[in-house]
Amino acid sequence: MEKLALLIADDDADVRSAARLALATVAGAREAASLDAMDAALAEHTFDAVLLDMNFALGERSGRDGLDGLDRIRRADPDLSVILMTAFGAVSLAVESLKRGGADFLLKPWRNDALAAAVEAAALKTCEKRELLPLDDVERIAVEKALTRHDGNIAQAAAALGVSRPALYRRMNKYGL
Amino acid sequence: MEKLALLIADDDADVRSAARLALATVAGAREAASLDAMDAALAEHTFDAVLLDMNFALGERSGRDGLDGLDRIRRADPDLSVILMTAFGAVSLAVESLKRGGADFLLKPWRNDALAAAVEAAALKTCEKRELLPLDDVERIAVEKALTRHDGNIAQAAAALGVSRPALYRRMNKYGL
DNA sequence: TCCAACACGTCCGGAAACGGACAGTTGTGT
DNA sequence: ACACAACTGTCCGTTTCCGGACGTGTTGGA
Repeated sequence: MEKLALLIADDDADVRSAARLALATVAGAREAASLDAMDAALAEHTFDAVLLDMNFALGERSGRDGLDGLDRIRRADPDLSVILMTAFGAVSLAVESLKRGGADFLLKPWRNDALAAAVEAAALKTCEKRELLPLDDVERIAVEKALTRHDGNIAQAAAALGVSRPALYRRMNKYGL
Repeated sequence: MEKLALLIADDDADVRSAARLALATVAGAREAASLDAMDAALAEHTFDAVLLDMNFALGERSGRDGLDGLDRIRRADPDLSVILMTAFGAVSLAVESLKRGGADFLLKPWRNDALAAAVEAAALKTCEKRELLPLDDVERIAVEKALTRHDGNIAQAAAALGVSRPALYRRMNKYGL
Protein backbone atom coordinates (compact mmCIF):
# COMPACT_ATOMS: atom_id res chain seq x y z
CA MET A 1 0.00 0.00 0.00
CA GLU A 2 1.16 3.47 -0.78
CA LYS A 3 2.13 5.68 2.13
CA LEU A 4 -0.46 8.03 3.48
CA ALA A 5 -0.03 11.79 3.23
CA LEU A 6 -0.07 13.06 6.79
CA LEU A 7 0.23 16.55 8.21
CA ILE A 8 1.58 16.87 11.74
CA ALA A 9 0.79 20.17 13.44
CA ASP A 10 2.49 20.61 16.80
CA ASP A 11 4.71 23.37 18.14
CA ASP A 12 7.06 20.88 19.79
CA ALA A 13 9.68 19.58 17.35
CA ASP A 14 10.33 16.55 19.53
CA VAL A 15 6.68 15.56 19.38
CA ARG A 16 6.63 15.95 15.62
CA SER A 17 9.72 13.80 15.26
CA ALA A 18 8.38 11.15 17.55
CA ALA A 19 5.14 10.97 15.61
CA ARG A 20 6.90 10.92 12.27
CA LEU A 21 9.13 8.11 13.46
CA ALA A 22 6.31 6.09 14.93
CA LEU A 23 4.40 6.36 11.69
CA ALA A 24 7.33 5.96 9.31
CA THR A 25 6.06 2.68 7.92
CA VAL A 26 2.50 3.83 7.24
CA ALA A 27 2.68 7.52 6.44
CA GLY A 28 4.87 10.15 4.91
CA ALA A 29 4.58 13.29 6.99
CA ARG A 30 4.86 17.02 6.54
CA GLU A 31 5.20 19.14 9.62
CA ALA A 32 3.83 22.49 10.75
CA ALA A 33 4.98 24.26 13.88
CA SER A 34 2.16 26.79 13.98
CA LEU A 35 -1.42 27.10 12.85
CA ASP A 36 -0.39 29.51 10.15
CA ALA A 37 2.21 27.09 8.86
CA MET A 38 -0.52 24.46 8.90
CA ASP A 39 -2.75 26.65 6.75
CA ALA A 40 0.06 27.12 4.30
CA ALA A 41 0.69 23.39 4.08
CA LEU A 42 -3.01 22.74 3.57
CA ALA A 43 -3.12 25.22 0.72
CA GLU A 44 -0.14 23.64 -0.92
CA HIS A 45 -0.86 19.94 -0.63
CA THR A 46 -3.69 17.47 -0.32
CA PHE A 47 -3.50 15.27 2.76
CA ASP A 48 -5.16 12.08 3.89
CA ALA A 49 -5.21 13.03 7.58
CA VAL A 50 -4.00 15.62 10.07
CA LEU A 51 -2.48 15.10 13.50
CA LEU A 52 -3.24 18.27 15.43
CA ASP A 53 -1.99 19.32 18.84
CA MET A 54 -4.57 21.09 20.96
CA ASN A 55 -2.21 23.27 22.98
CA PHE A 56 0.18 25.43 21.05
CA ALA A 57 0.86 28.16 23.56
CA LEU A 58 3.07 27.04 26.40
CA GLY A 59 1.09 26.16 29.49
CA GLU A 60 -2.12 26.57 27.59
CA ARG A 61 -4.43 23.68 28.28
CA SER A 62 -7.89 24.82 27.34
CA GLY A 63 -7.59 23.31 23.89
CA ARG A 64 -8.71 26.53 22.27
CA ASP A 65 -5.93 26.40 19.71
CA GLY A 66 -6.84 22.90 18.74
CA LEU A 67 -10.48 23.75 18.20
CA ASP A 68 -9.47 26.80 16.24
CA GLY A 69 -7.14 24.68 14.14
CA LEU A 70 -9.91 22.20 13.58
CA ASP A 71 -12.13 24.95 12.22
CA ARG A 72 -9.38 26.17 9.94
CA ILE A 73 -8.84 22.70 8.54
CA ARG A 74 -12.52 22.23 7.87
CA ARG A 75 -12.56 25.49 6.02
CA ALA A 76 -9.62 24.44 3.86
CA ASP A 77 -10.85 20.90 3.21
CA PRO A 78 -14.18 19.81 4.70
CA ASP A 79 -13.61 16.13 4.06
CA LEU A 80 -10.19 15.88 5.69
CA SER A 81 -10.13 13.87 8.93
CA VAL A 82 -8.38 15.40 11.94
CA ILE A 83 -6.94 13.56 14.92
CA LEU A 84 -6.67 15.77 17.97
CA MET A 85 -3.91 15.22 20.52
CA THR A 86 -3.39 16.62 23.97
CA ALA A 87 -1.55 15.87 27.15
CA PHE A 88 -4.25 17.44 29.31
CA GLY A 89 -7.22 15.38 28.39
CA ALA A 90 -10.44 16.18 30.11
CA VAL A 91 -13.60 14.38 29.08
CA SER A 92 -15.29 17.66 28.28
CA LEU A 93 -12.53 18.63 25.88
CA ALA A 94 -12.65 15.27 24.13
CA VAL A 95 -16.41 15.55 23.76
CA GLU A 96 -16.23 19.07 22.44
CA SER A 97 -13.54 18.09 19.95
CA LEU A 98 -15.48 15.22 18.46
CA LYS A 99 -18.76 17.14 18.43
CA ARG A 100 -17.01 19.76 16.36
CA GLY A 101 -16.06 17.17 13.82
CA GLY A 102 -12.76 15.74 14.96
CA ALA A 103 -12.20 12.18 13.75
CA ASP A 104 -10.38 10.99 16.88
CA PHE A 105 -8.88 12.18 20.13
CA LEU A 106 -5.62 10.83 21.53
CA LEU A 107 -3.84 11.43 24.80
CA LYS A 108 -0.13 12.10 24.91
CA PRO A 109 1.96 10.14 25.39
CA TRP A 110 0.46 7.79 22.86
CA ARG A 111 1.02 4.14 22.18
CA ASN A 112 2.62 3.85 18.78
CA ASP A 113 0.35 1.11 17.54
CA ALA A 114 -2.73 3.03 18.64
CA LEU A 115 -1.45 6.11 16.86
CA ALA A 116 -0.85 4.18 13.67
CA ALA A 117 -4.29 2.62 13.83
CA ALA A 118 -5.90 6.00 14.41
CA VAL A 119 -4.09 7.56 11.47
CA GLU A 120 -5.03 4.75 9.16
CA ALA A 121 -8.65 4.88 10.24
CA ALA A 122 -8.72 8.64 9.80
CA ALA A 123 -7.22 8.40 6.33
CA LEU A 124 -9.74 5.78 5.35
CA LYS A 125 -12.54 8.01 6.56
CA THR A 126 -11.17 10.88 4.52
CA CYS A 127 -11.17 8.75 1.40
CA GLU A 128 -14.71 7.64 2.03
CA LYS A 129 -15.90 11.19 2.45
CA ARG A 130 -14.13 12.25 -0.71
CA GLU A 131 -15.53 9.44 -2.76
CA LEU A 132 -18.49 10.65 -4.74
CA LEU A 133 -21.37 8.61 -5.99
CA PRO A 134 -22.85 8.58 -9.48
CA LEU A 135 -25.73 10.99 -9.75
CA ASP A 136 -28.19 8.16 -10.16
CA ASP A 137 -27.17 6.64 -6.84
CA VAL A 138 -27.49 9.95 -5.07
CA GLU A 139 -30.99 10.28 -6.43
CA ARG A 140 -31.89 6.72 -5.56
CA ILE A 141 -30.78 7.17 -1.97
CA ALA A 142 -32.73 10.39 -1.59
CA VAL A 143 -35.82 8.71 -3.00
CA GLU A 144 -35.47 5.74 -0.67
CA LYS A 145 -35.09 7.98 2.34
CA ALA A 146 -38.12 10.04 1.41
CA LEU A 147 -40.23 6.93 0.99
CA THR A 148 -39.04 5.50 4.30
CA ARG A 149 -39.68 8.73 6.14
CA HIS A 150 -43.27 8.80 4.85
CA ASP A 151 -43.97 5.12 5.38
CA GLY A 152 -44.28 4.43 1.69
CA ASN A 153 -46.84 7.15 1.11
CA ILE A 154 -46.00 8.11 -2.44
CA ALA A 155 -47.95 11.34 -2.60
CA GLN A 156 -46.35 12.75 0.54
CA ALA A 157 -42.86 11.62 -0.39
CA ALA A 158 -43.23 13.24 -3.80
CA ALA A 159 -44.32 16.49 -2.20
CA ALA A 160 -41.37 16.42 0.19
CA LEU A 161 -38.99 15.87 -2.72
CA GLY A 162 -40.53 18.72 -4.67
CA VAL A 163 -41.54 16.42 -7.49
CA SER A 164 -44.83 15.45 -9.08
CA ARG A 165 -46.26 12.12 -8.09
CA PRO A 166 -45.85 10.52 -11.51
CA ALA A 167 -42.21 11.61 -11.48
CA LEU A 168 -41.58 9.81 -8.21
CA TYR A 169 -43.46 6.88 -9.61
CA ARG A 170 -41.18 6.64 -12.60
CA ARG A 171 -38.12 6.78 -10.38
CA MET A 172 -39.39 4.06 -8.09
CA ASN A 173 -39.92 1.94 -11.14
CA LYS A 174 -36.50 2.82 -12.51
CA TYR A 175 -34.72 1.86 -9.29
CA GLY A 176 -36.79 -1.18 -8.63
CA LEU A 177 -38.55 0.04 -5.50
CA MET B 1 -42.58 25.63 21.70
CA GLU B 2 -43.99 22.17 21.95
CA LYS B 3 -42.37 19.77 24.36
CA LEU B 4 -39.78 17.40 22.99
CA ALA B 5 -40.37 13.65 22.93
CA LEU B 6 -37.59 12.16 25.00
CA LEU B 7 -36.75 8.58 25.88
CA ILE B 8 -34.81 8.00 29.11
CA ALA B 9 -33.08 4.63 29.31
CA ASP B 10 -31.51 3.92 32.70
CA ASP B 11 -31.88 1.01 35.08
CA ASP B 12 -31.97 3.30 38.11
CA ALA B 13 -35.46 4.66 38.76
CA ASP B 14 -34.06 7.55 40.79
CA VAL B 15 -31.91 8.66 37.90
CA ARG B 16 -34.85 8.49 35.51
CA SER B 17 -36.98 10.57 37.85
CA ALA B 18 -34.26 13.11 38.39
CA ALA B 19 -33.78 13.52 34.67
CA ARG B 20 -37.49 13.73 34.01
CA LEU B 21 -37.87 16.39 36.66
CA ALA B 22 -34.90 18.40 35.48
CA LEU B 23 -36.30 18.39 31.97
CA ALA B 24 -39.94 18.85 32.84
CA THR B 25 -40.15 22.24 31.19
CA VAL B 26 -38.52 21.25 27.90
CA ALA B 27 -39.39 17.61 27.31
CA GLY B 28 -42.01 15.01 27.92
CA ALA B 29 -40.30 11.74 28.77
CA ARG B 30 -40.92 8.06 28.48
CA GLU B 31 -38.76 5.74 30.51
CA ALA B 32 -37.14 2.38 29.91
CA ALA B 33 -35.42 0.37 32.62
CA SER B 34 -33.69 -2.06 30.28
CA LEU B 35 -32.38 -2.18 26.77
CA ASP B 36 -35.21 -4.46 25.76
CA ALA B 37 -37.75 -2.04 27.16
CA MET B 38 -35.97 0.65 25.22
CA ASP B 39 -36.34 -1.30 22.00
CA ALA B 40 -40.02 -1.72 22.68
CA ALA B 41 -40.47 1.99 23.27
CA LEU B 42 -38.57 2.80 20.09
CA ALA B 43 -40.82 0.51 18.09
CA GLU B 44 -43.92 2.09 19.53
CA HIS B 45 -43.12 5.79 19.37
CA THR B 46 -41.07 8.33 17.50
CA PHE B 47 -38.68 10.31 19.69
CA ASP B 48 -36.69 13.48 19.28
CA ALA B 49 -33.79 12.30 21.45
CA VAL B 50 -32.65 9.52 23.76
CA LEU B 51 -30.86 9.78 27.10
CA LEU B 52 -28.98 6.52 27.49
CA ASP B 53 -27.10 5.23 30.50
CA MET B 54 -23.90 3.41 29.68
CA ASN B 55 -23.82 1.03 32.64
CA PHE B 56 -26.87 -1.08 33.19
CA ALA B 57 -25.40 -3.99 35.11
CA LEU B 58 -24.52 -3.09 38.67
CA GLY B 59 -20.84 -2.36 39.07
CA GLU B 60 -20.36 -2.54 35.34
CA ARG B 61 -18.30 0.37 34.15
CA SER B 62 -16.95 -0.59 30.77
CA GLY B 63 -19.80 1.11 28.95
CA ARG B 64 -20.45 -1.97 26.88
CA ASP B 65 -24.19 -1.77 27.49
CA GLY B 66 -24.28 1.82 26.39
CA LEU B 67 -22.49 1.12 23.14
CA ASP B 68 -24.73 -1.84 22.53
CA GLY B 69 -27.77 0.33 23.20
CA LEU B 70 -26.43 2.94 20.86
CA ASP B 71 -26.21 0.35 18.09
CA ARG B 72 -29.73 -0.80 18.78
CA ILE B 73 -31.08 2.71 18.56
CA ARG B 74 -29.33 3.35 15.28
CA ARG B 75 -30.85 0.20 13.90
CA ALA B 76 -34.32 1.30 14.95
CA ASP B 77 -33.97 4.91 13.81
CA PRO B 78 -30.72 5.99 12.17
CA ASP B 79 -31.46 9.70 12.48
CA LEU B 80 -32.28 9.73 16.18
CA SER B 81 -29.70 11.52 18.35
CA VAL B 82 -28.47 9.76 21.48
CA ILE B 83 -26.96 11.37 24.56
CA LEU B 84 -24.79 8.95 26.51
CA MET B 85 -24.47 9.27 30.29
CA THR B 86 -22.13 7.64 32.73
CA ALA B 87 -20.74 8.13 36.19
CA PHE B 88 -17.42 6.51 35.29
CA GLY B 89 -16.26 8.72 32.52
CA ALA B 90 -12.94 7.91 31.01
CA VAL B 91 -11.75 9.87 28.02
CA SER B 92 -11.43 6.69 25.98
CA LEU B 93 -15.05 5.80 26.60
CA ALA B 94 -16.24 9.26 25.64
CA VAL B 95 -14.22 9.13 22.45
CA GLU B 96 -15.48 5.70 21.53
CA SER B 97 -19.07 6.74 22.18
CA LEU B 98 -18.94 9.75 19.94
CA LYS B 99 -17.00 7.96 17.22
CA ARG B 100 -19.78 5.41 17.15
CA GLY B 101 -22.30 8.13 16.48
CA GLY B 102 -23.39 9.38 19.88
CA ALA B 103 -24.58 12.99 19.81
CA ASP B 104 -23.21 13.91 23.23
CA PHE B 105 -21.61 12.47 26.34
CA LEU B 106 -22.50 13.64 29.84
CA LEU B 107 -21.03 12.79 33.22
CA LYS B 108 -23.27 11.99 36.15
CA PRO B 109 -24.14 13.83 38.24
CA TRP B 110 -25.12 16.37 35.64
CA ARG B 111 -25.87 20.04 35.90
CA ASN B 112 -29.52 20.50 35.08
CA ASP B 113 -29.01 23.38 32.71
CA ALA B 114 -26.30 21.48 30.85
CA LEU B 115 -28.59 18.50 30.56
CA ALA B 116 -31.42 20.59 29.19
CA ALA B 117 -29.11 22.25 26.69
CA ALA B 118 -27.77 18.89 25.55
CA VAL B 119 -31.24 17.47 25.08
CA GLU B 120 -32.40 20.46 23.10
CA ALA B 121 -29.30 20.36 20.91
CA ALA B 122 -29.73 16.64 20.33
CA ALA B 123 -33.38 17.05 19.41
CA LEU B 124 -32.51 19.82 16.99
CA LYS B 125 -29.90 17.61 15.39
CA THR B 126 -32.44 14.82 15.03
CA CYS B 127 -34.83 17.14 13.24
CA GLU B 128 -32.12 18.33 10.91
CA LYS B 129 -31.15 14.79 10.01
CA ARG B 130 -34.76 13.88 9.38
CA GLU B 131 -35.42 16.84 7.21
CA LEU B 132 -35.08 15.88 3.59
CA LEU B 133 -34.14 18.12 0.76
CA PRO B 134 -35.93 18.57 -2.52
CA LEU B 135 -34.47 16.33 -5.20
CA ASP B 136 -33.11 19.32 -7.09
CA ASP B 137 -31.08 20.44 -4.09
CA VAL B 138 -29.65 16.98 -3.58
CA GLU B 139 -28.56 16.97 -7.17
CA ARG B 140 -27.14 20.47 -7.01
CA ILE B 141 -25.04 19.61 -3.98
CA ALA B 142 -23.69 16.46 -5.60
CA VAL B 143 -22.80 18.42 -8.71
CA GLU B 144 -21.05 21.12 -6.72
CA LYS B 145 -19.04 18.58 -4.79
CA ALA B 146 -17.99 16.77 -7.92
CA LEU B 147 -16.85 19.99 -9.54
CA THR B 148 -14.94 21.04 -6.45
CA ARG B 149 -13.23 17.67 -6.11
CA HIS B 150 -12.04 17.88 -9.73
CA ASP B 151 -11.01 21.52 -9.59
CA GLY B 152 -13.68 22.58 -12.05
CA ASN B 153 -12.66 20.03 -14.67
CA ILE B 154 -16.01 19.39 -16.28
CA ALA B 155 -15.10 16.28 -18.23
CA GLN B 156 -13.70 14.49 -15.17
CA ALA B 157 -16.53 15.57 -12.90
CA ALA B 158 -19.05 14.32 -15.44
CA ALA B 159 -17.30 10.96 -15.64
CA ALA B 160 -17.27 10.67 -11.85
CA LEU B 161 -20.97 11.41 -11.72
CA GLY B 162 -21.70 8.84 -14.40
CA VAL B 163 -23.20 11.47 -16.69
CA SER B 164 -22.37 12.72 -20.16
CA ARG B 165 -20.53 15.98 -20.36
CA PRO B 166 -23.36 17.94 -21.95
CA ALA B 167 -25.62 16.69 -19.20
CA LEU B 168 -23.36 18.11 -16.52
CA TYR B 169 -23.11 21.23 -18.56
CA ARG B 170 -26.84 21.73 -18.60
CA ARG B 171 -27.01 21.21 -14.84
CA MET B 172 -24.27 23.72 -14.15
CA ASN B 173 -26.21 26.19 -16.22
CA LYS B 174 -29.45 25.30 -14.47
CA TYR B 175 -27.98 25.83 -11.01
CA GLY B 176 -26.00 28.88 -11.92
CA LEU B 177 -22.53 27.40 -11.54
C1' DT C 1 -75.45 4.90 4.41
C1' DC C 2 -73.60 8.34 1.76
C1' DC C 3 -70.23 11.58 0.65
C1' DA C 4 -65.90 13.95 0.87
C1' DA C 5 -61.03 13.38 1.18
C1' DC C 6 -57.14 11.08 0.10
C1' DA C 7 -54.01 7.95 -2.21
C1' DC C 8 -53.23 5.05 -6.04
C1' DG C 9 -51.96 3.72 -10.84
C1' DT C 10 -52.05 5.11 -15.68
C1' DC C 11 -52.48 7.87 -19.99
C1' DC C 12 -50.80 11.32 -23.27
C1' DG C 13 -49.36 15.63 -25.75
C1' DG C 14 -45.95 18.95 -24.97
C1' DA C 15 -41.42 20.04 -23.13
C1' DA C 16 -36.92 19.09 -21.69
C1' DA C 17 -32.89 16.20 -21.47
C1' DC C 18 -29.99 12.98 -23.76
C1' DG C 19 -25.36 12.15 -25.77
C1' DG C 20 -22.67 11.70 -30.13
C1' DA C 21 -20.40 14.86 -33.03
C1' DC C 22 -17.84 18.96 -34.38
C1' DA C 23 -14.75 22.84 -34.21
C1' DG C 24 -11.87 25.78 -31.36
C1' DT C 25 -8.39 26.15 -27.49
C1' DT C 26 -4.86 24.85 -24.44
C1' DG C 27 -0.90 22.33 -22.92
C1' DT C 28 2.63 18.77 -23.23
C1' DG C 29 6.16 15.99 -25.10
C1' DT C 30 9.33 15.19 -29.15
C1' DA D 1 7.56 23.95 -34.70
C1' DC D 2 4.62 20.09 -34.95
C1' DA D 3 1.75 16.40 -33.68
C1' DC D 4 -1.09 14.73 -30.16
C1' DA D 5 -4.07 14.50 -26.30
C1' DA D 6 -7.36 16.53 -23.36
C1' DC D 7 -10.84 19.96 -22.39
C1' DT D 8 -14.26 23.20 -23.77
C1' DG D 9 -18.59 25.00 -25.59
C1' DT D 10 -22.36 24.21 -28.80
C1' DC D 11 -25.52 21.89 -32.13
C1' DC D 12 -29.32 18.80 -33.24
C1' DG D 13 -32.16 14.57 -34.07
C1' DT D 14 -33.87 11.33 -30.91
C1' DT D 15 -35.35 9.74 -26.62
C1' DT D 16 -37.05 10.37 -22.24
C1' DC D 17 -39.39 12.81 -18.82
C1' DC D 18 -42.85 16.01 -17.27
C1' DG D 19 -47.16 16.78 -14.78
C1' DG D 20 -52.20 17.67 -15.35
C1' DA D 21 -56.04 14.76 -15.73
C1' DC D 22 -58.93 10.67 -15.21
C1' DG D 23 -61.00 6.52 -13.09
C1' DT D 24 -60.65 3.47 -9.09
C1' DG D 25 -60.23 1.77 -4.31
C1' DT D 26 -60.07 2.87 0.60
C1' DT D 27 -60.95 5.48 4.67
C1' DG D 28 -63.31 8.29 8.04
C1' DG D 29 -66.82 11.50 9.45
C1' DA D 30 -71.75 13.29 9.05
